[in-house]
Amino acid sequence: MTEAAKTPRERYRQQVREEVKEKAWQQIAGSGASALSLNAIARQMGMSGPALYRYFANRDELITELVRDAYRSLADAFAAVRGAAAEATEPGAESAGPGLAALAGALRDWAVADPHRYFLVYGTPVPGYRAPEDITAIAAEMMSVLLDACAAVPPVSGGASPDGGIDEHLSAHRGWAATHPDLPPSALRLALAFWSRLHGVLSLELAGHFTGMGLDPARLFDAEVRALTEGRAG
Amino acid sequence: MTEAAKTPRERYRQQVREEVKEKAWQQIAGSGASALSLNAIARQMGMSGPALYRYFANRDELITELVRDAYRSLADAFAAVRGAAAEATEPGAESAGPGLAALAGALRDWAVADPHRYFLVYGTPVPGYRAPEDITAIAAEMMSVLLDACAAVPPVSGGASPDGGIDEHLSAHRGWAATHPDLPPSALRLALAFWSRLHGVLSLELAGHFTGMGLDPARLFDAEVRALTEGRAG
DNA sequence: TGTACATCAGTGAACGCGCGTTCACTGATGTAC
DNA sequence: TGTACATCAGTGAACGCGCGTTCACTGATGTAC
Repeated sequence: MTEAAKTPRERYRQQVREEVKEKAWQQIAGSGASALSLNAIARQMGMSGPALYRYFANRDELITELVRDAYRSLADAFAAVRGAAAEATEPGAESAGPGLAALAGALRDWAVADPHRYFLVYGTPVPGYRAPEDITAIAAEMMSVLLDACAAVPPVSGGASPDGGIDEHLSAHRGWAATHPDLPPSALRLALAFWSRLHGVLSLELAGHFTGMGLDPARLFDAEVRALTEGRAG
Repeated sequence: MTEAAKTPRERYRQQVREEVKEKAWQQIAGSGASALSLNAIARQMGMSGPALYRYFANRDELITELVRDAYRSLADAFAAVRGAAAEATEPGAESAGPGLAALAGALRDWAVADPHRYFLVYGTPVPGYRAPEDITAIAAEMMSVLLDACAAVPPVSGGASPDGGIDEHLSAHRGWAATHPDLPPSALRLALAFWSRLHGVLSLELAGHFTGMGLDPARLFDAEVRALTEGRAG
């Protein structure tokens, strides 16, 4: 990517690192992140355990890498939605920007494609684990795409600010939306509702709390998306 | 509870079981449920590891018991809200029933009081773990209290059914609300929105996804509660 | 083009650890007559 | 009230396991002259 030419050794190193991560994901998909074992991965690759230490300093570094990749894949999905929206816009016309519904669809597709990846990022936090800075930067990148979409949504007609002082609170604490300094509190509200409501449905679905109720999680998700884009975020 | 007289031995057994669970919760609070170790608990109690097998068949049984207690404590909190509402009602008048806001407060208090307990129930599912039937019964008990509250909320004025066929879907799959066969789909929608939206805010908060954003999770939670009870569930 | 050297991937043995669980046993507590 | 027996809590040793990680080493691959 950043370097044009790579030595064969560098290429090989990267290739093996990728294969390690691939096996790690398979293991996580099977038994969750807490069961991730370097020795088991090595075994699966036909190598001895210590060999992996040529590629990762230790288990924690591998997990951090997996978390980074998980964030990256979601951010890429968001970026793809933005790209597709830009392409669909007539040249010369002002950009329509990505729609909230399209972003919601990308989020759900990403989550459902690999539930354990979802939980690695949005599930029970690993005790004592603190995400490195570049990962929070990826999260900020996603938020920026979301804020773009929220900015494009026209204010709801006759929409008064809700009670409880939430708009004042958001106006006073908008550092997380620093990429969009001109957005009104209602748009910030919309972005937060997008995150929290959709994660609400997804986490209950993927944790299996809807199974046995006979409900179709996709429809519940869809209903929340509609509520966001039509009724607005309350 | 169910039996009037207990032999001293039975009393003692129960006492030790309680102490084991207490230490287990402490351990979970510190390092999460995956790090729960029978030997460590025994050590903490000044006993040898095998002694615990007098009280729990194995590690899984202990975890199941903890999950059950966690559900139980939340269900009790809900029941307490219902009880308080009944007491506040003038005798002779029809019961006002518990308010959604009061139930929401109970849910949040319960979750914030012990985040790891919250995640044991609503977080990343343990691979291969299937909750025994009596636990799903407790969940149904909570749902029943919630449905009571939803039944008491007057329909929103001019509230048409949302698009997307969600009301039809809920009408066709209402087995989970079998305790309330007369509720309209709008009330079922409200109950589901209560669960999914509040869990959305809570899980993001407790997993630390709002830290660093400078936002006050309690206010976000409060805003969602208001949106539920005022604007209605979309 | 060939040789001398440096780099680096991977191995096998080993360390120390803690885990869940089984087993045969000791000693205290309760029960029956 | 006392004795004989059954029940049960708890112990210590042991088994087998897999883990993360370190270390000294071998052999292959790349680099410099």
